[in-house]
Amino acid sequence: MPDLEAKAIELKKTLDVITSHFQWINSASASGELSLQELKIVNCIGQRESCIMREVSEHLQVAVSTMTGIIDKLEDKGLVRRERNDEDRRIVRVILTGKGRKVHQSNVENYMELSRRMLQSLNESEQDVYLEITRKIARSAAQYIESNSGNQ
Amino acid sequence: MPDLEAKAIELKKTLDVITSHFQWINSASASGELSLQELKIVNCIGQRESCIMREVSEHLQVAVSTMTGIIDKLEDKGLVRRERNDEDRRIVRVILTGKGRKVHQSNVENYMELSRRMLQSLNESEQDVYLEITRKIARSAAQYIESNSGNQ
DNA sequence: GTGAATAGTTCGAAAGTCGAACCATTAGGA
DNA sequence: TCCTAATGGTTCGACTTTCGAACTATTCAC
Repeated sequence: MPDLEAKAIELKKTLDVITSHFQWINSASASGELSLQELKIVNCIGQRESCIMREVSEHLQVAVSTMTGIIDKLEDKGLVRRERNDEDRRIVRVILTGKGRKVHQSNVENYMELSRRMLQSLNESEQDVYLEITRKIARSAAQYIESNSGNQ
Repeated sequence: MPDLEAKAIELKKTLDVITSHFQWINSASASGELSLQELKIVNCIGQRESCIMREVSEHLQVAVSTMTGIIDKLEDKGLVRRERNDEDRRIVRVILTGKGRKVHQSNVENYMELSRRMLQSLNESEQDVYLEITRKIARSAAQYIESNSGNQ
């Protein structure tokens, strides 16, 4: 398989193009009252209904102490609220407020529009094949990272 | 096409997984003497052999005045050097040094390893189909962003 | 119970970012 | 040919973001 190398290069490049478009969506959604980082946090929480601080900080690859400050600000802006867990009173759950959900939803809608456009450039069977293969690829990427994240 | 919506959701999610792995590669490569931003700059220059300041700043979506500082630091670390253009003496080209090229190469190699792994989870015809479709999708995403970037 | 581990917060220092003012150079007319 | 406008970078000061270390509160484990 001599051209695996060439394919790998192209794959990386093309995925770069796609993700840069998703990033563009993010910066467009964030423009105005939210910073990009704040938007990412709203998304992270929105995807999971609620999050504990450590989860958000891991997802964003940021120190927990940094999170405290950002969540403070998001609380001031009325997008999230903190809630102490009653079972384990060390834990703080961060939850989107109505306003926060609205911001998240509108960002998701922007994403969705892009995703739809991308899929619409394919016929139905191509869509299915593409999703199936993408799933496979994501799995094998996860395995690779998993097996390497020990000796970072 | 009632389930285009469901497919779009899955597509977005799966692409997220993949890109988060690529991001992980970046932070792993940067760990130590380089910040993530600095690594991105090295990559940006490495991809093009050389860059003028404005190009890098546009690519990283950062003010040119910010670039000056980062490039200063990269110069101190011996990864890049500045070179005035003789034709147009306003222009500064930023070029990777040998050390800078090494850093870039090692990062590229990390990317490639992940790309290869992902492709290896597919048989040869799947690889070709996947690349073909990904290309299509990237094109249509570019069109969509293009047509929307005016009224941001 | 006591000591270790875990979840968050606070605090000060360091790094990163921006816009405005600036210098140097080039381009484009009267 | 000047004179002005535009372009490419840098410098500077203010502001924001980020981090790690020290700390509090709570839970776990023996």
